[in-house]
Amino acid sequence: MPHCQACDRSESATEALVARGARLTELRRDVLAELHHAQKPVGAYDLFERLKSDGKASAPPAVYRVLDFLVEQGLVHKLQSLSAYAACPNAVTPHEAFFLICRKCGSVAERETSALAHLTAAAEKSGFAPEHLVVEATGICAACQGQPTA
Amino acid sequence: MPHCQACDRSESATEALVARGARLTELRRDVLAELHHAQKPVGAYDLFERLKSDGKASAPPAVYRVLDFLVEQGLVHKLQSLSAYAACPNAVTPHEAFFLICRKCGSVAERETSALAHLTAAAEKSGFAPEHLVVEATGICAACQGQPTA
DNA sequence: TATACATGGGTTACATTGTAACTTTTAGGG
DNA sequence: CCCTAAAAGTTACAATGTAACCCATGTATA
Repeated sequence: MPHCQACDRSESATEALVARGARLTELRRDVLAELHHAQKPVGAYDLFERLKSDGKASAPPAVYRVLDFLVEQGLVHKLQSLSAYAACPNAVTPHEAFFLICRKCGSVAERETSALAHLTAAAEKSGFAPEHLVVEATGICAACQGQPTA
Repeated sequence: MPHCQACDRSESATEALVARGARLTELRRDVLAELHHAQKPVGAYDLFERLKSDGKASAPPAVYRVLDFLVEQGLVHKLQSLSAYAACPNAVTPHEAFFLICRKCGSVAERETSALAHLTAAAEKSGFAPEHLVVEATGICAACQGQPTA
């Protein structure tokens, strides 16, 4: 049985979730697994179609509810620049991150950086109380640079 | 004649624009002025309705085209977290910024911070070539803190 | 002047993304 | 077993964004 990294990640994320006392339903597990296997951000409707063709989802609201839940739990991020959702590869707990979105291959990388703390600090210095950060860069990833237009 | 700051800002922004050789049309001027007067982010359709009721716009595509143009020119920012557009109060040239979005009063403040440069540097360190940054914080602004729920 | 061309806007029709509101199902706790 | 709360099903729709095509206007050029 060929060891699947995406499954592993999905599973360990769900374990962290139940350890926290949150409820893990079949649909939630399916959505998370689908996102982990995609390796890329997936739109809500795209996700919905994939699940539906496997008889796993009924209608958009169900998918959106699950996505909202998974985002709250920090297992999935919403990429505002793409209106799409991506599983966090190492999610254990909610966290902010810096996303690098390649407009050529569509891949997304997640970075931790002290700049996020600086942003929070800068906001607070003005008396603003930040609750959520959206930090995304669009550009060309290392692998796609120097590639033919392919 | 009561000096209007929004008009002033809108006008000086358009001056910078024509100085650069870009074409300033009536619709573009109207859209920009509307955004400056709003003082807050405005959704594309909201904007469209306002313009239409003044006989200044015909249909959504026209508004979106103008918004795209103004964003390219750096006179307007799109706030991804809100799907809305805001005039940059001091726009002369395209630039990135950090936006503080109050979820209570809907106001938006724009900050310059070295954290933006750090983000770019962090991206480049991984070999990623960033072309555009989206950096937004959602939370509660100074004025709204300690306010009754009003 | 006539003509070709480029840019911006008008118009129609539609695609995509997201939700409100209500009902039904499901899983646990008493 | 019954009650309850949370999740999912269901319908219908709202909000956001765009493709494609045509027309108007201004400008450069023969």
